[in-house]
Amino acid sequence: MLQINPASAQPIYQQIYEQIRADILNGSLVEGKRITSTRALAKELQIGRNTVESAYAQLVLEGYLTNQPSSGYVVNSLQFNLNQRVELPRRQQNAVTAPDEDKVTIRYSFQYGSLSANAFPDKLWRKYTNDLLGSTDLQKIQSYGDGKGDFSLRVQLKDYLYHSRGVNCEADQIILCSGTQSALEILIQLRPYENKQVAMEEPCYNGASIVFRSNGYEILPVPVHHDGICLADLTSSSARMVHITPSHQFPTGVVLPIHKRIQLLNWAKEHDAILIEDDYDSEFRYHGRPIPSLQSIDTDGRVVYIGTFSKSLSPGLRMAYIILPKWLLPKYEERFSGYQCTVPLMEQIVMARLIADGHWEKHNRKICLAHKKKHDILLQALEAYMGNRVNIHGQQAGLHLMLEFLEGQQESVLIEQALEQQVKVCPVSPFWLNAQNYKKNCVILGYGMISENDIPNAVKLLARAWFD
Amino acid sequence: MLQINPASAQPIYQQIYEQIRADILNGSLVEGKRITSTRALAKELQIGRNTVESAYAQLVLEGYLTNQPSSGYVVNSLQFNLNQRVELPRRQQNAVTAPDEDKVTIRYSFQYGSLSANAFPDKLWRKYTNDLLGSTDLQKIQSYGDGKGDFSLRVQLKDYLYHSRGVNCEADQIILCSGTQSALEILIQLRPYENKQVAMEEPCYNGASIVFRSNGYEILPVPVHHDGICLADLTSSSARMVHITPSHQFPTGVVLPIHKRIQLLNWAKEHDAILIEDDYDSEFRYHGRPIPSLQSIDTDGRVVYIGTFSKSLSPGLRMAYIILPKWLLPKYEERFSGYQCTVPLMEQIVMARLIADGHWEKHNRKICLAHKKKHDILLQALEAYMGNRVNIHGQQAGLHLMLEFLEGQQESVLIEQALEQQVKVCPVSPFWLNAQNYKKNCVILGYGMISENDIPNAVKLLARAWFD
DNA sequence: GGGTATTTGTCCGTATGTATG
DNA sequence: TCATACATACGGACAAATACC
Repeated sequence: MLQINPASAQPIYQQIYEQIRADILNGSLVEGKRITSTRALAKELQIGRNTVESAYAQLVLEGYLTNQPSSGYVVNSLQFNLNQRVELPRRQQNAVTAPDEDKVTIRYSFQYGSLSANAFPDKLWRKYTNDLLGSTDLQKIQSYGDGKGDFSLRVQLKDYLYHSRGVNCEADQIILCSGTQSALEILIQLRPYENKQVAMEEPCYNGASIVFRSNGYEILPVPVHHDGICLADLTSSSARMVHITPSHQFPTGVVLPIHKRIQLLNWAKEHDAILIEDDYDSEFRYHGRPIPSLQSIDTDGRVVYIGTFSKSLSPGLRMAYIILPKWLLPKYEERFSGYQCTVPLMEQIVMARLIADGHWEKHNRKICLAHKKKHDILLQALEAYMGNRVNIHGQQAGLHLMLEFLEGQQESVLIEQALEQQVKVCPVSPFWLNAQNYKKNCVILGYGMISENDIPNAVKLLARAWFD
Repeated sequence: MLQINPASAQPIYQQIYEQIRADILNGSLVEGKRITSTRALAKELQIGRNTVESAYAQLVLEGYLTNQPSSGYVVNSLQFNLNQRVELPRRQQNAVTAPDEDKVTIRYSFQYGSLSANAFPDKLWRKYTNDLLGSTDLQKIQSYGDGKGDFSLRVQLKDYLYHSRGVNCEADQIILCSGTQSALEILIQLRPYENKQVAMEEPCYNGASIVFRSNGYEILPVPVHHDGICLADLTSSSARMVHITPSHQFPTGVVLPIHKRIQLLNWAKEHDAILIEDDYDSEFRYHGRPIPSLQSIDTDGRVVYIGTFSKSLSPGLRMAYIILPKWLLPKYEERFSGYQCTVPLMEQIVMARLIADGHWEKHNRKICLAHKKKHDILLQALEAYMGNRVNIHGQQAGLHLMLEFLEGQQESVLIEQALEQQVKVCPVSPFWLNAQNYKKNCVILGYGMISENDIPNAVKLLARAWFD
């Protein structure tokens, strides 16, 4: 930041000269960067334009700057070459690159959580954004909105969730937030119970467990069996809060059967407990009708429902929601009244209109179909190339499969071997709360990012990597 | 008796699924009962066996049936008679309307915090959004990015803040977040000190005080004099954390002079205290030279700097940043590693490019000029119509003025009288930590939303409302 | 794509204070 | 004391490049 002192004995233009020169020498002003125009700087510093000009002139004279009439002063290369014609870049090309990551080249990526670019409805999003920006509704985004999120979006969500997931709630109970982690943060901040304990599935999504752990919670791992979370272990624990993924357990893919859901709700009712239902990938079911959510069969307000737009739109969107039972609303008001919603209003309104116009459901169907195709192809390829060497978990839903290696191969080795064939697969270790519970003989194949056509080749490479 | 309709739009297996499910739920099929075999039912209904099988599979998946190879499907125990309907009802058409607000019609609004629609660079934003959505960079937003925010944006911000506010930091110290409230939440979560006390200016921005109060902090009010926060009162308090708005105190508009800044930093150094510098409207200065930020003259890492894009872009954008001193970074990692950034990646990238191409500074200059015009007109009108009846505070910067009524008129009456003339002005009461410190003889006129041309008429109406 | 408004460096003249002779 | 030269600072007019519509 340039600072001048008009009272100083040193002339103003020299003060400017020295500061800019120093910034160039220490690298704050990099080569090619356009510096503030004489007029703008003069106004900012409340001095005459020519004062700035003489400072700049001196810098040009000494080779620190290059001047181009009507288009500004630009920082020169320091090891300047006199006979080289100084071409001006139309726009300053700032080298904006992330810190070096010694990346291995990857041909096929089974990264979980990422999506392929064509999964995003870019045309639609563009259209709706453009419409909003061009219309008089632009005014809507120019003020602070409702703390829980745009009302129209919450109404749309309520309707959508009611008929797609059976979720029963008022718009009032829905709070928009920037991702499922934020959703959990909100819930934790409400401090529903004195004791800081939470039961979680073992294994479970680490993005969720991190939030509880970072908030000083003791996490009680409850094993996941072939039919979901072990109720006996759960009920014998002292937890009064459980985080579960009933529709499609992460990462095993198990679906919680209806009788266990009911038992779970009964237990919650008797113990005044809270069931946190994380319905993170409810949009993706490839067989049969969706199973009604826990929330939809809860009659006692024991369920906190969490959903997200990340999985079928974009992980970068940062839009999710939490639905609180009514008895928690006063606690919410107490803790968060006066807080502004963290989701950009523009995106909320765009989203509300997409849903209202039916595009959301249409998009979901389309994207679900596309992923089902990938799912089927992947499954077929896996069966063909490694059918008798692995168990495949988590079929019929979601965006990933989990492979269990019958011969006990170790995860770290498997990942390494895959990388040697330039294929990325994901470890399961991060999802285990207690490392000892895991035999380390599984990997995850996320198929959100990879293209349909690449799958057979990728699986072939994997088979070569692991079984040759 | 099962009945199917092959002509129906609904798949046959779903029809079967639903009827059996309904029979189980309403008790027609009791626990333990063996149901018709797939072969038998297929023959009965004149359909393929696989169709029946997929219906049964779905029922097994959801726990209604148990399948035992070579011995048939058996109805499961539900432990519970669901006499409630679990059926998913059809979508209901909800009218999308906000909850009733008995709104008075308003002709001119001096609402603080809102902006007029033309303050938003819609064309530019649209162009950059479209470019991003159309390009191959779309892939970038399809995965979870850096937890602190997009790296390129943080680099751009670092450079911008260095030369516009003198802020000295690495990109590493910058964390993007969804507004200044989120910024404070992050800081609070780091628990820099054991004692939960914070000193705040009296009066101060309530959006900030709410966050501290909601987190159980004791707030120590420190009076604001004509030259800013009272240092004697501050240093005699037990606080080790202070929230301040040095550039343009909210809401009084006082600028903290340089010697007090240095004293403040010295005090912080001696007491290991943290100064939270909220530079919320640094872009708006209409007179005089910009004063360097506290952060820029801090040599001991005592300053936490908070900035936002809300004031000169859009309040609905939800983009702000907090700059932590280096010694707090380990605490940040400890608390937030594994957390995802809450700001949508798309907007982060758009913003980064806007800054890189110089549009951000240009926009700021333009918007600053536009607001200066409004500021001057408003000031002139106020002088003309009520010059001798009010003191005008907070000139020369920001997006609002504060009027102090010399004859002691009461805020609530003033607001009411203004509303009768269909003009909205804002109270100052919410910004006082302790109501007794406030004589209730002030109102705030925010001029972010009102148009230049409307100002004289609006002021005329106000004069009529208050002094006729 | 072509016309218009804005931004920008450039050049000009001027004012003021100070040192020189 | 006066005239001159010089350094410094300021603002208006102009043309070209750029942005905007």
